[in-house]
This record gives sequence, C-alpha cells and structure tokens, in this order.
Amino acid sequence: MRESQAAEARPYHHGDLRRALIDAASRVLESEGPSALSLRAVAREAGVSPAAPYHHFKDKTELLEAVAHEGWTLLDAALAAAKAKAPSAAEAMNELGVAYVCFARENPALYRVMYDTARDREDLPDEMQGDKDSAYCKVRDTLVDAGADPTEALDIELATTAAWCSAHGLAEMAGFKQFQHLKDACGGERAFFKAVFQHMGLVPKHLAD
Amino acid sequence: MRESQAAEARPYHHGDLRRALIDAASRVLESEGPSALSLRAVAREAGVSPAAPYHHFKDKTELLEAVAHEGWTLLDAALAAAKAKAPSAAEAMNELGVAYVCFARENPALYRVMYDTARDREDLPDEMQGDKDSAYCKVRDTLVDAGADPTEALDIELATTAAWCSAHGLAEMAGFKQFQHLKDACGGERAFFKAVFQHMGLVPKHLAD
DNA sequence: AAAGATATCTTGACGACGTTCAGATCAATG
DNA sequence: CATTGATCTGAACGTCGTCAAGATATCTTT
Repeated sequence: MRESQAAEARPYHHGDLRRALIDAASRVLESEGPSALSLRAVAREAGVSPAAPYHHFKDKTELLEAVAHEGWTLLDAALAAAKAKAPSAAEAMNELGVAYVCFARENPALYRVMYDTARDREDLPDEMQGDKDSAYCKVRDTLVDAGADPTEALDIELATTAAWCSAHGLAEMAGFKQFQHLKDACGGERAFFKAVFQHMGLVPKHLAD
Repeated sequence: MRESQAAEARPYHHGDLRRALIDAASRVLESEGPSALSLRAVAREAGVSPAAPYHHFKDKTELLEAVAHEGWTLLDAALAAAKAKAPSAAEAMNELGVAYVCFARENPALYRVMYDTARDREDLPDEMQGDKDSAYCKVRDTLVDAGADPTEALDIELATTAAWCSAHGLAEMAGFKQFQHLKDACGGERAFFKAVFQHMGLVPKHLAD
C-alpha cells in the first residue's frame, strides 16, 4: 500500500529517483499534456539521463502505471471526502458522482493516463476494486445505505457497476464543446453534472432529492 | 488501367490512395492494435512511401480522424439497425444501448481511435450530433417515442446526454477482467449489458420491460 | 499532338522517441 | 581498504512524424 514517502526508505544515489520521476512525470503531464509525456522528457525534468529511469521502471508503461497509481489514490481521497460531507445516504450517491466527474475535469491528463493504462491491461487497478475500503466498495456501501436490498448480491454489484460506468462516461465526455450550452442552461458545470446524474439510475428515484 | 473499386472521382496516380490509406489503417488497426498504428506502417501496408500520405492528409491526426469518421458511420448504421428491429419504443432504448456497447466490444481498437481523436479536439464529430438523423437525434427521438415529455426541451437533452454517457462508460469498461464474473452470473455478455442498462436511467422505469 | 502546368509519389534527411549496453561512479559490506 | 553491487551516464540502434527537393504521371491548353 504505502510506498516510500520521506527520504529515508531509499537513501540511494540520487536520493529517491523513483519518487522524483513520478513527480516529474506529474509535472510534465500537468503543464504539457499527455502527448508530451515521454520518458526522455520526464528524465529531463528530473535532471537525469534518458536511461536512468530504467533502473526503477521496466518500461515507459511501468512509469505510467506508477503515475496512474498516484491518480487512483487521489481520486479515492476525493471520493472519501465527498462521501464524508454528504448529509444523507441518498445525497451521498450524487455527491460521489459529482466529485468523481469534478476530479476528472480538474485533472484531465491524469485521468486519461489512469484509464489508458487500465484499458491497455484490460484491468482496473487494485486501488479501485481490491480491498475493503476501495473506491468500488465505497460506492457499493453507499448504495446499500441508500436503501438497496443487501440480500440481492448480484443486483447490488450491477447497480454499482452501472453507477461507476455512468460516472466514467460523463467524466470522459464532460469536456466536449457540445455540452457547453447545456452547462449554461443548468447554471454551471456542477449543476450540469447533478442534472445529468438525476437522469441516470444512480440511486432509486424515490430517494433522490 | 486497373481499377481497384468503384472510384471514378479520383482517377489519379495510384487510383485512390486516400481511400486505400484509410482501408490500410483499418486493417493495421484490426490486426496489430492501436499502438501499432503508425503513419509509416499504414503507408507500408498500402504499398507506398512514408511521405505519400502527406498529399492526402495534413497530419497523422487527420488520417486518424478519417478512420474515426469511418467508425462513426459504422456505429450509426449499427444503431439504426438496432432501432429498426426493436418491437417497442421502450425496448428500442435498451436495444440501442446494447448495440452501442456491442459495437465497441467488436471494434475495440476502432472505438478507441474514435474517442481518442474526439477527446483531443474536445469535440464530438458531426456524424454524431450534427444533422437531423444523427446518432444523437436517434437516441433523443427514441426517448420521446418512449414517453418523455417533448415540451421539456432541456430535460430531454439531459436525458439523451445521460443515456449516451452511460453507454459510453459501459462500452469502455466492458472489457475489464473484473466484470467477467458478472457476465457469467448474468449468462453472457449481452445479458450483462442489458442488466447494467436496467440500472441506468436509460428509459423511465415504468416503461422498461 | 506537343508542351507546359499541376498533382502525385519517392528519396533522403532531420530531430525526437523508446530501449539497450558497456562503462563510470558511488554507497555499503566484509 | 578492497570488493561488490546498485545507480547513473554516454553512445548507439531502429522507429517514428515530418519536411524539402526531385522525379513521374496526369490534366489542360494550344
């Protein structure tokens, strides 16, 4: 779970190049976009030679996966915060959805790396669906709290999947120009997200506010 | 002179290299995947020099957009066929959704190119939302036929957007390994898609079968 | 039919990329 | 203090996107 954090686990040559490379990659990603995220650019940003990363990552892919890992952790934190501040379970589902899409909108390049690597492996990372308090379980538990029948196991899994897919779909499309007039009509982006979620089966309709 | 296919609009040097390049790109995409789709590989597949494509496309991006255009046309046809064979308007929404996701599953590389180019431009292509019988309008009309109030213009737009985003989200996630056990539990992939759609707000619940 | 204009394609080159490998450098161990 | 092994550099290879210059085929004009 917890990788090296402070500069004491890896008192190596550079200090902690692995960490430095991930940070450099995030910096390049944010300032130059996903298309500029080359291994050489990351090495340049970190101040090392183009071959240096290969002592910490097998591949460019492996570096991207580390960056994505960082992203899933951030997303998880954002969802946890959203769930914590929701007044009711029914509203928590909407809050989760809005927080999810907002995260994607605020970190578009990172979000893209997260799902690009996932699709390449046809596999979602463990942070999302692995242990007890993964993001997936967070959504599922919220659904149960909102009134879903906990004895209908398959149904709950399907509803959780539906919610996740819906949020992901909106997250990927939210940036398209075509939706600008809808955002305006709704009175802002967040309001637009909320409105779209109202039309998705996120939570049983009679529970929605 | 040998004619490759029904092309009289461009009796040029090669016959119709533009068309040949798009076809070659589709072939490469299908057999080698999106990561192998380089301009040079396409030119190789078409039997021309690496610089030849630049007389028909400004960019690699422009070639990819042409390939994507092809994809949107195919998707549109698939949706039209699904809508045509649906017995009722309410079922038509489910049929549309399933057809959409099945298309993405059967042409994963193409589907990825379609949305990658769209996201790069932050713009969906005209084929999807442009004129009267675009795919977007097809979904919206189906919604109205299924009982949505046609006087609530904003609501209908939002519902259409919600449906599209939901379908796209499921289409992108459908390949993930995590969902295999759900597909098995539902008795196949199509059944899984239908079941997930049941949990999305695709169509007013009282109308769903 | 000849000739000039124009569109198409090839050749060759440039810089950037991912990756590898031999060698240099530095931290820790015995 | 010498050895070892991990860490980093430098140079190289093949591939990529792209461009400029030249060759070649088609179209137009006479």
